[in-house]
Amino acid sequence: MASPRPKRESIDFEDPRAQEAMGSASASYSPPGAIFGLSPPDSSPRDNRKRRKDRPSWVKHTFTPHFDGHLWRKYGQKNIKDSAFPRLYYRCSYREDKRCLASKLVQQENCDDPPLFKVTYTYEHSCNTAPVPTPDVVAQLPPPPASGDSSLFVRFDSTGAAHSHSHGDTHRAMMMEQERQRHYQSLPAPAWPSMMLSFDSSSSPSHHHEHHPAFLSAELPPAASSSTSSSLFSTEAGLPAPSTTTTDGGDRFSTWDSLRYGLNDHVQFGDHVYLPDSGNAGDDHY
DNA sequence: GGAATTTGACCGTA
DNA sequence: TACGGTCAAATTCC
Repeated sequence: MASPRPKRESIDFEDPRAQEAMGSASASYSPPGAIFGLSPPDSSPRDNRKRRKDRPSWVKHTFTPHFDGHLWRKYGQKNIKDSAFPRLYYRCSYREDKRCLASKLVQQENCDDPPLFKVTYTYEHSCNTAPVPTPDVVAQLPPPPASGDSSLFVRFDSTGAAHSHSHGDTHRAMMMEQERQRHYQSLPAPAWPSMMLSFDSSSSPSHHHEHHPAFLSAELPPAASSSTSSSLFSTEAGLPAPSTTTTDGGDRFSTWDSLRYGLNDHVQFGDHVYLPDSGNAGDDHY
């Protein structure tokens, strides 16, 4: 059993589509000196891995790290030095199907109830499978802002119940998550005042705003700032691009959870820290 | 049986 | 050289 592993199959990370997907967005918020240009295909899979420093990433804090509207597959878990909690590694389920480079690291940060998680996203989704809401959530992005107005439109169904048609453990995890969230709902909203992102009533037709604390994960990847990227990446705030389709009918787990409970005290793109209520999300600050 | 997760090893980065 | 990210075989789940 101690025989050395065979050399791994090479995964073509240098697919032009992936490069295109990264394209302007990654460059727009790259740290100084970073180059996101993809290197030529390499002989070793590991060589294909971009230097960690150079990889586009952004951070968010949330209580529901598993529900951001995308389908993730866990590929690793690691205990981190000086951390009481293991770090979980996920990548997009469409990684191989659509050469999607998106991945995320989830790390619990405390033992609070609910516990807070730090989620580090790396690369945008190039799979073109934007977060797909269930019929319970209807969300849409307005047309690309012509005058800098980047208001979002989110409408909740009257029930707010999460649609459960996902498969496997995702479904189970979702049910558990819902269980937890029922608990959260009983908590007073001001429990995390600095983490609340309220919809502006003028920009949201949601009459449920007053019934459900308008917790919104402002998980906006840098590309969301691009007016041309709506079809590529609608927004990880759980807002799907209207025209985006999924390979299996889009019956993913509901983004409702992350919309409602994906609390976010800030979103950090590299050195840039975004405050959800500052109204700058979606602007071209990168 | 297929898909997802777990887990230990490998290896790049700092 | 320690740490952290990823791989992939083994295991588990459905």
